[in-house]
Amino acid sequence: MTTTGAREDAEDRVFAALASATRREVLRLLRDGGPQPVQALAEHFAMRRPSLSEHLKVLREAGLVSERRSGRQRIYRLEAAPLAEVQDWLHPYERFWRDRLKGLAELLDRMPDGDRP
Amino acid sequence: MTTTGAREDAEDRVFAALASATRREVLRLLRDGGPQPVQALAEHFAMRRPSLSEHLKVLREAGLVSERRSGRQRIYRLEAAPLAEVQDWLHPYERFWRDRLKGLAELLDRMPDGDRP
DNA sequence: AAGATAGGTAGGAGATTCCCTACGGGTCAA
DNA sequence: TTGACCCGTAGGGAATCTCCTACCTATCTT
Repeated sequence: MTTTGAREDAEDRVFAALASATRREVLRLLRDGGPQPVQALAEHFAMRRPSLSEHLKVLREAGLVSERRSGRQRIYRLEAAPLAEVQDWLHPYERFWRDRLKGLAELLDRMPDGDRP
Repeated sequence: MTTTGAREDAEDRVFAALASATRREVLRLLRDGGPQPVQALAEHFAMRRPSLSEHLKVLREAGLVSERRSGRQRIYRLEAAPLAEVQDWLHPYERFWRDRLKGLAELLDRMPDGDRP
């Protein structure tokens, strides 16, 4: 329907990837520990390695990690660019939580909507 | 297990709520159109109203919207505070996409990991 | 060449998600 | 009070998610 279909698909994959605590933890491990093979990542989870592989696949398809082969290992690295897009998505909401802290919320509330019954 | 269990549950609910394009669109409608009754929101979706009600419930339980009753209507309003927490979550990743733009990525890559085979 | 190691894919079970059609509880108008 | 309207919940079906146990390929070691 929309002309931005491909972009929205990418956005959807990123948000869906972030919806799992396991996958967010993988991103944190790669952020704090640098690029790592699967084995090193797997030590932090109470889950079999094939399951972790599937999580890595979801992260890969969202563009949040990349893979480099090194011998029989595959080194995963954080790719933060899609997170920059999440921040962009967040930006138009920023004034809403800032306004609320300043107590201006009620003023904005009455503008588009009617008064209370 | 962890002492931050309750916090993580909240974080999980927020990310899970954002994982649906429909729910993100609801947030956008409330952001751009101000507080609205369910009926007004429903006009924008090709979905029956009970289904939208369930999406609103997910958003409510994530703290992303609040409900005010006005006669037989329920006015939903955007609550952006959880999105501020998403921004906080995003913050430690920020230097990764900034570094990458400056071409420093390879330098950081070789620091925690070994050289290539 | 044979065995061990790293890690992916296949296929399936159980839980969860997302939509639907009914239906019920309030609220307003006649 | 009766009926129309707003919106939530109940229950169910199809699809998807998330984990598992095999099993496979590729690489390194001996």
